[in-house]
Amino acid sequence: MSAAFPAEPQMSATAEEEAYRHVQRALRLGRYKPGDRLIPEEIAAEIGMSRMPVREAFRRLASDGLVVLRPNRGCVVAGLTVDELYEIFEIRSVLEGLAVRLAMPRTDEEEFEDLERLLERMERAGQSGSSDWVVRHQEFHGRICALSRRPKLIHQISALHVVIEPYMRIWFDDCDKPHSAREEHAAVIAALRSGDELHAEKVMQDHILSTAPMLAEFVSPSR
Amino acid sequence: MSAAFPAEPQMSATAEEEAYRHVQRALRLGRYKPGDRLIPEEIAAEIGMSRMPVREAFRRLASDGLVVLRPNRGCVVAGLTVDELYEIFEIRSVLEGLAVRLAMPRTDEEEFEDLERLLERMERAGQSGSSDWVVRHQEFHGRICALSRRPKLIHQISALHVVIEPYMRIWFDDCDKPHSAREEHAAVIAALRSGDELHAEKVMQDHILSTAPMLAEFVSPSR
DNA sequence: AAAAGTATTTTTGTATCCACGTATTATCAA
DNA sequence: TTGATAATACGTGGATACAAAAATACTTTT
Repeated sequence: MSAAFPAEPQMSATAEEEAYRHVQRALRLGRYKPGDRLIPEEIAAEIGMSRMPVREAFRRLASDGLVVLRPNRGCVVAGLTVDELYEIFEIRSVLEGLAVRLAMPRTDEEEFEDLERLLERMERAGQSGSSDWVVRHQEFHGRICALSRRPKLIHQISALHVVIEPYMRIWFDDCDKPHSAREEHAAVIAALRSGDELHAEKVMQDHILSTAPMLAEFVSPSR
Repeated sequence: MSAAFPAEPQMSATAEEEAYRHVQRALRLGRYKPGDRLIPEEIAAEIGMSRMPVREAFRRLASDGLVVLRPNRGCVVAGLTVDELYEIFEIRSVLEGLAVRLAMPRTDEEEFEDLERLLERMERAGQSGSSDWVVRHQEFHGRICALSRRPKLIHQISALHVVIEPYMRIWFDDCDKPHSAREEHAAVIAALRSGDELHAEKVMQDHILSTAPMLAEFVSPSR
């Protein structure tokens, strides 16, 4: 459904799980802005539960880097500085580089065509101006990661995508460069097709690092 | 003090923080074995607090991959399969590879000597049979990571070291190969000295990947 | 002995209460 | 008017008691 990365099995809803998903979704969609305070009672009331599971969810969200939890000062939405954004893209580059490298032996012609279909859907979403583009884009990267068959790797990359999703959304809204993106992603598929693992790794790394500066333009250098 | 990685500022002790550190430390030292159940009330009694902060700490520990939290079935200590161990070393290899690459421009002769002193202390600890060796080893890797000046990268690598620490300990206890390790780490310093970023990255990757199979021998193929 | 139903224990979540730290506002002096 | 200080309101962190749901253990019956 909403998750581009199929990392979490997402069955059986404990209250804490529900709170975690609820707030994470709101954060991904940019409903809360960096610096906003999250009051446990308010959120608990929104979903109809008590404060405790919400506070437990806060711990996980803090662990994910989505919020900051300061003693006696509550829970505030985390914002990324330009430096932090670059850092995340550096980490993504090596992690997703590893993912393609590991994905290659497991990838056949059928998969290539699947990826190309995903790319088309991504471009269509981009042309229609739908912010679905961000979800499709995540789906593309998520698909390749999934091919690596490395659960922990997939999980880590997924977590990073969640953190940058709000910034991807404002980036997409303010500027539409979906077709330059299209070329880059097509290059990734081509590299995968080439059968050269190290080359594919390099292409993925370059692709990810090249998008960082564009995204950084839309993040204010303050805070 | 105990943390080889200087990631967490570790001031101001909220109850949850205390519980988190307490259990994490116990897990790192291998006081609990994989599969052991952690009962919130027992741990709460140990440190003299109520169950609530302990449960919150569990969420973070689960997020770190140290415990598994299954709905209605409580908290059990996570164990690593051989596959998972290999996966963590794959991730470490690219992450710490990135770290050395980024560390290089910031590293001067003084640092090289610091690292060599660390290496000596590591070897001395290894020869005396002290399991301090594991801590020193973490310190060595942690120092290089710190030189990268990337907080999130340092944090992620640190988290992985915490997960594998219990296995490093049993590995060290059962077999003493501290001097083959010495050579490898000296090679890392030499690569750093060379000034060739990509070469240093590769050396670090190879070093980490080479230790995985040795460690894996000491992990029983069952969970 | 196997199956079904019952009881007990454990986990999970709720509700309520209090102490303490933080932030805001109000008051007062320069 | 401005700046410093005191009073106050608020939210967080934590404790405790309680209720409900699920899992496990234990009967009892056939």
